Formats: sequence, structure tokens, C-alpha cells
Amino acid sequence: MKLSKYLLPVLKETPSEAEIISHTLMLRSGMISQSSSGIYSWLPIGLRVLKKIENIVRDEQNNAGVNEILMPTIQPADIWNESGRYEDYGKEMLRINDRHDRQMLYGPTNEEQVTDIFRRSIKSYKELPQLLYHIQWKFRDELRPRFGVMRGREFLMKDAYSFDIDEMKSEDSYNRFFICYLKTFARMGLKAIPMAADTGPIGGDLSHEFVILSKTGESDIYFDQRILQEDESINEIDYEGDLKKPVEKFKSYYSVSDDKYNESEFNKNVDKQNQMQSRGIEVGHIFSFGTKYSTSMKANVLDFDGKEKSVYMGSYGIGISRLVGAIIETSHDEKGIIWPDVVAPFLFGIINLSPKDEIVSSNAEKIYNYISDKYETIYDDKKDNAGVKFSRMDLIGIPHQIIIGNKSKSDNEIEYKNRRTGNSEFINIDKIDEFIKRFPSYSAI
RNA sequence: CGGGGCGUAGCGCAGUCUGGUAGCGCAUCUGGUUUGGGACCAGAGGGUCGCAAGUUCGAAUCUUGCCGCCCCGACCA
Repeated sequence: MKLSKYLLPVLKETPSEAEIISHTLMLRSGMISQSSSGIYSWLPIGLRVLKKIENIVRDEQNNAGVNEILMPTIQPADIWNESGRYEDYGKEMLRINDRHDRQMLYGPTNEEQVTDIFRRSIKSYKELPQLLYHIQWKFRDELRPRFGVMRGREFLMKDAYSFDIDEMKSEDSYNRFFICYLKTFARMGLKAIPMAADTGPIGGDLSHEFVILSKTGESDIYFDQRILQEDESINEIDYEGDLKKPVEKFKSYYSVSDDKYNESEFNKNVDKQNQMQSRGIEVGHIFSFGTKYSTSMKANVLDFDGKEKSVYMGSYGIGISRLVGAIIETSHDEKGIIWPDVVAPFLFGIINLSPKDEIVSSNAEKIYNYISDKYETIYDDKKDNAGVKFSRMDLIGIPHQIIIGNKSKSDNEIEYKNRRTGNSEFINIDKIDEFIKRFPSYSAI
């Protein structure tokens, strides 16, 4: 992609409304544009990151054997009346009347909708379990939206739902998602810690939040640091194998957020040298809520004995748009964002320092064509000053940068700069083929 | 929802107290000089001062109402 043909409205100054670093950087790097409080447009570079994250989440759901569906954003009030939540949900739910004055709502979540789908189509225990997910925009009319996309009113979520014949089978599904979540966050380069959580207004008793460690997170968390080492072996866990054992292993470590924290319990459960305190951002939540919705909404199947039974359900969310902000919170410096390779809007950025020099430009163009053939690449062909180009490329966080200028012409070399380390090295133009082989291709996603 | 703050050019702000018809920096456009870390010179364009009503000869400025946005708290992916 040539920058001269791309919408990238970077800001030099910090917009006055931004409070935390990820919000500031998303606005400054031209990723998002605020539409109204807690509601944002995603501009080209921001959308690319959002899609990267979405696709990793999707891929990991698919790997775990979950089937993708897509439910609507607008739902009828009827099914919410069935579950009783139309009254319970309160002002966070955006209520709408259609032209026939029928009560509708913009979905804050989808338990009712998915339960309705399930009960229309599944009638026998033989068809269980059913594992379904969708990735959709939701709306919760928060009292106070803040922190940009970290706590917007409109947000993109992956929601999954499980349907099982009994509590034991339901726990198998729960464990499947538990592992799936650890794999998903690890793949994005995040340290995610599962924490026992309250089930909240939705009810139930089996619930974990997944929190990523970040100095600027919203809540204080206390945990056994050995859980971090456990995280490193997560890729080896096979869904076909026993999932209960690794999940129990994770659950055995102490990890709680400040509202559940108790000092004496912490001391009792964790040796002093393993005690850790950090700030964290909640990016995922899984919980099992039994027959809460299946009973009220009559989502029944026939069991092997011919009797009708309410199915056991669970629900599993990942805040995809929130993850964009969360990753920035964990990965930035004073110059701007530092994207992990797997979610970067472009893996490579090429800076042409002398766009008016024909020889330099034709070299840069060749290198751009060569690299962009294999990797997503943004090519800064604009006629700005060198400093502007360097700082812009750093601000938007492109992990691998190629710098081409007059020096390249005289020395037949290009400079490669790593955004994260800041280290540079010079590569002979004739050996670019060898250089490029160092980088794995992420085009598979 | 309780408390606080802000709304003036695309962005960041001054001017409001003490009323006299709007300014600075950055950005943008033109010409020129620059070109390895947010350049320089010269010129130009861009604002019914959030909206409405009121007071006044005259309102960005005073009064009232409304709208929007932000921050702290309670709540949440």
C-alpha cells in the first residue's frame, strides 16, 4: 500500500479527550475517529488491526471445534421477555420501536437469541454438544463510556455458547473454551491470566475472567507467578486429549482481582517469592450458567430415556475491539505503538527518504514490489521531511522498517530497523532475498 | 445517576472576569530553498465563537434554557 493513496490522518498533538495511552495513540495514529461518546469509526489502519485480532480469535474458535454463526444486532423484545431480562436489564439496553411500534432492542448480548436458534433446531441429546460462536457488534448504553475502545458503548465481541445434556458434559465444554482462550491470547503475544470471577447478574457458579497484565490496567490483580510458566506450554494441549487436567492445574493457582483479594488467603496459598501483584485488563470472560435460559425459554431435548431435559448452557466472550486498546497498553513506548507482528496493520514499512530522486525512488519502488509480494507492506512515498516520516512510522507502530535514501544509492544498501528494539542494520540490496527469508509469513490467517 | 470541567478554524489553545464585531501555534494551499529524526522564507485560504431566546446602540464576552464532550465516583467485555 502506498501511503500517498491511503487515509492515515495522524495527529501531532494529543487530542484533549483522550486520557489513557491507548486511546491517545489510537487517535494520534489515525486508527479511529470518534463519532459520539463511546462510539467510533474505524479508519483503514485501525480496521486492519481489528480484523487481525478478529481473525486470530476466529481461527482459534474453529480450531476448538466451535461453529461460526452470525446473529443480528437488532433483536425482538419478545425473547427477552421470555427470559425475564427485558425488565431486568435496565437502561444499559438500547430500546427501539420499529414502524409497527413493535418493541425491539440493540443487542447487549445474545443468550436469548442463540437459545431461540437452538430450540428451533435441536431436539435430541444425540445432537449434543452444540458449540456456537459469533463475532458481532454490540451496544451497551454505559453510564460513562471512557478509555476509547476499551470501554465504548458500541463494541465488537466474540460470543460463544455451549449446549450440553448435563452439568458434567457442560464442564467439558467449559474446559474446552478455557484452553481455547489461553491459546488465543498467547498467540497475540499476551500474558493472560485466568481468574475466578463473580458470575454477575447473569447467574451461575462456574466462571473465569481472563486478564492480561498491563501496567496501565483498570484493576489490581494478585496471583501466583507460577501460573505464567504454565502459560508457556499451552500450545501443546490437544483438544482431543484430556482437558480437565490442564484446566485444573491452572485453577489450582491463586489469582484474584482486588475486589476478591484477601491478604491472609494470599499468604496462605502462595509462597512469598511467588506472590505477584500487577494491574490487569479483562479481555475475556467464560461462564457456565446451567439451565437458566433453557428452562425459561423451553430449550429442551429428549434424553436417552425419552424424557425432556433442559440443556446446560455456558457463554464465552472475548472483547475484540477492547483487545486493540489492551494490546497497545501492553506494547508502546514514548514514540508510539509497537505492534506485535501478528496483529500489526502492516508487517513492513518502507520509507523513501528521497522521493524526488529518481534513482532512489525506482530502487524503493522495486523493493516495495518485492516485499509487498510476500508481506503486508506500507510504503511511505510521500514528499515529507525525513523526520516526519520516521516519527510517523514509529507512531503507527510498524514492526519492521526499511529505510531507503541517498546513502542506499551510494552504498547499494538499505537500512533495516526493528521498531521494538530500535536496532538497525544495513543490508546489501543484492542480498535482500536472503534477508526477507528471516520473516515468517502471516498470510495464512 | 451524584460531583466537577469544557465547547472559539482540521488539531491544540488564548481572548470571556472588565461588552465595541476574533487571535496564536500546528496543519492546509501557492512559490522558492531544504531533505537520515516532527525544516526555513514569502504569500494565501479557512470561524453565523455548540444551539436558542433574552438584556443592550452593540454579545465569543452578561442572563436563562437546551445540546454535546471530557474527568472523578458507583457499574461493566
